[in-house]
Amino acid sequence: MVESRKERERAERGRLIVGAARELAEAEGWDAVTTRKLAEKVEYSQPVLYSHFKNMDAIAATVALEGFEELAAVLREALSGAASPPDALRRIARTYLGFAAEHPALYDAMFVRRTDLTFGTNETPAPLRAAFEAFHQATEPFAGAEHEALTELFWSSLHGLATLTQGHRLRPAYHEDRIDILIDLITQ
Amino acid sequence: MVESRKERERAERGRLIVGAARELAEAEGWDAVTTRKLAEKVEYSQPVLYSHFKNMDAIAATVALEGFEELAAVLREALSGAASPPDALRRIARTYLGFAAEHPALYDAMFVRRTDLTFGTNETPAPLRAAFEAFHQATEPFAGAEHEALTELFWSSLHGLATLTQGHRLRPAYHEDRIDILIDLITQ
DNA sequence: CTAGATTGTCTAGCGCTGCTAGATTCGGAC
DNA sequence: GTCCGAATCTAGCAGCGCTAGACAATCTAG
Repeated sequence: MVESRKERERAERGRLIVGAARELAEAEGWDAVTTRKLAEKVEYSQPVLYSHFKNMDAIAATVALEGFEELAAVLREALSGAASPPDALRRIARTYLGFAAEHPALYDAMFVRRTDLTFGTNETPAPLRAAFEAFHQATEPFAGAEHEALTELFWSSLHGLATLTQGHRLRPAYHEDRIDILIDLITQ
Repeated sequence: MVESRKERERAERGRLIVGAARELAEAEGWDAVTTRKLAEKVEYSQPVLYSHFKNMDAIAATVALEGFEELAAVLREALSGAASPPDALRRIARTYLGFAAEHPALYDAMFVRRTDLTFGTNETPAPLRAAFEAFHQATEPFAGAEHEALTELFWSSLHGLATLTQGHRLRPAYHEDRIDILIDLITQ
């Protein structure tokens, strides 16, 4: 079964490329992630990248997908340790903002850079739906008829906080207060 | 006074460049705004752009500044026509989201693209402070001690809604609901 | 063990980008 | 009309995403 060995090595190299892209993006931002640097980092020539991915955007999309999986995991964990519905909401908020702050480039790939990943439809990737599901679960005790809309609003608020914080457009001194107020508003 | 005429013509050409950049960005997105297309549009060679602006980012920053002025104006107008504090809040929200939806590229330059414009400090440009002041005023009746934090949270929420909507990451069907819930939460 | 086919990889290059040095043309002063 | 300085252009650099075609390594068949 020579084919399966080749297959494995090929898949391994694919992961190597995605890992290199993520590392480079996290270290120097997505602008610094070029096909030439990436090729050098994995010690192959540029065309090899295109035998694994359609183009540069597809590489970033794969990094994003990896991010969705990790986000879904930490959100699930945050939920599982919650003592009460308000605590769950607070944990989700802190975990989400923590994730965005710790992996700014990854967050960029997931939610800011233009991608062709679809949201809120049937074709939405499973990890992304799983992450949304955590939000959905956390808001449930505080939602009336408009549960879906509240979930999207909660997520949007956190996304706004995450991106504006990342762009140094909010005063760091009020960081905790902003979270507290958001939670208080939803939990009454 | 030949000099003053030259000065005027020069300033006029500067505005021409900024206008062309904005037009092109709004029509085809910022990726399509290149020095060559811009030069062709204003019927001068590329180096002329650099006698007006340090680089491409400076042009986008000037477009953004123009946007802040317009945003501040429409927000002030929204406030002036409000019948009650909750109505003021609702008008601000609708106006802000309307502005973002109508001028997506402009909004991008103002709040999404990396710029060296400073936020929330003394060096923050006046139009930007004016826009924030409208938010500040609208939230005032509903704020306790943490008025500043609530203002930033309200803005962040709208920013999150604006960007995620633009990226087709929220379900259009819930658009109105999301706004209603946000206003209800803040106004109790 | 060799010959031929297939697969994998690389070199080289296209058209684009932001930006700039140096040549050239233009406008006003004498 | 001549000169000079300022305004403007031509031409080019290095780097970008992406790809065609050359080449090398590997597997298969005899």
